[in-house]
Amino acid sequence: MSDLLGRLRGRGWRMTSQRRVVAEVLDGEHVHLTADEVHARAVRLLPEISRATVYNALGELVSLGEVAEVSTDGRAKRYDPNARQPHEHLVCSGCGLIRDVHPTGDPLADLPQQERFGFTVSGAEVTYRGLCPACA
Amino acid sequence: MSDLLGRLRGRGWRMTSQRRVVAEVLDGEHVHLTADEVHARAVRLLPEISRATVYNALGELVSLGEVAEVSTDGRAKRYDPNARQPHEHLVCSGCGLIRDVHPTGDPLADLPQQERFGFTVSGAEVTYRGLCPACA
DNA sequence: TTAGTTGCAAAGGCTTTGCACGCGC
DNA sequence: GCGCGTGCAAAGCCTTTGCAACTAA
Repeated sequence: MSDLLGRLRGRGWRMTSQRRVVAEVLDGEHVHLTADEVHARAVRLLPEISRATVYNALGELVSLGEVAEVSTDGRAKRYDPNARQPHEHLVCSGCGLIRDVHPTGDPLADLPQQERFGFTVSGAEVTYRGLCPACA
Repeated sequence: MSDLLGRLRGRGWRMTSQRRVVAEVLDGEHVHLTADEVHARAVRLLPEISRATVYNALGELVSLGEVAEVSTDGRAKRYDPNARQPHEHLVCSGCGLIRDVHPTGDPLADLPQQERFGFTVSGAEVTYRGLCPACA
């Protein structure tokens, strides 16, 4: 719980029952859900909500910087409600599960044991994002 | 050029004209092609090659560890023929272009000017990969 | 009021699959 | 010759889009 709704209202985000439900589903989640999982949970709170609306709302939360999109090699995108504080990801190559980790020190050094959550870590990768000269 | 074909033959990979052409397209490429781009270039060398076969070959090269799959947030996957030597990626948020970079020092510190290739870098992310307890 | 949001269903991009034919070893 | 690889077309998954009806401010 981090008062995502409060921040959204404060920023003048037009509030509808659908958007509120999507925000409620994300806020307080510790795992990283796919759009379809967000929809499934939203349906429990608001049975009529459509998938398209969930995609719309997620896209906007990402634009607003409140939620981060995490790509996981071919699988469906996952949404990280913890976009405001820096952290890294531990991704399961088997099922796509993602956990947040907060290593200190060199990110490419071995992940500390207590940060592995039982994972067998096979590697780390760093990606820099930005705009290339043609797109800037 | 790094004699990808030689390594593949050495590892007993069953060689067909289609597989040879896919390997030839990747070997010597400095950019990171999508499956469709690989197919387009392969067609120039072997007009009858099908998309499915290109996908098959790419999947195997990835399993063999000779090529790395690079995910780029929603877009088509790209294939990195430079899987054998460690390096990081600089991804354009606009067009998906990927460049290899070889920063020294802390990966999360700013990327050195001479490693930016004109990109406007907006951030860096680290992902650890492995198997979760349930999948191990 | 009125611009922005929703739901539906259809279309779209990328990738995988099923199956008969063909080819490397 | 055997078994794996290939091509085709169809299906699949995830996501976006077009448009009429609706609703927050």
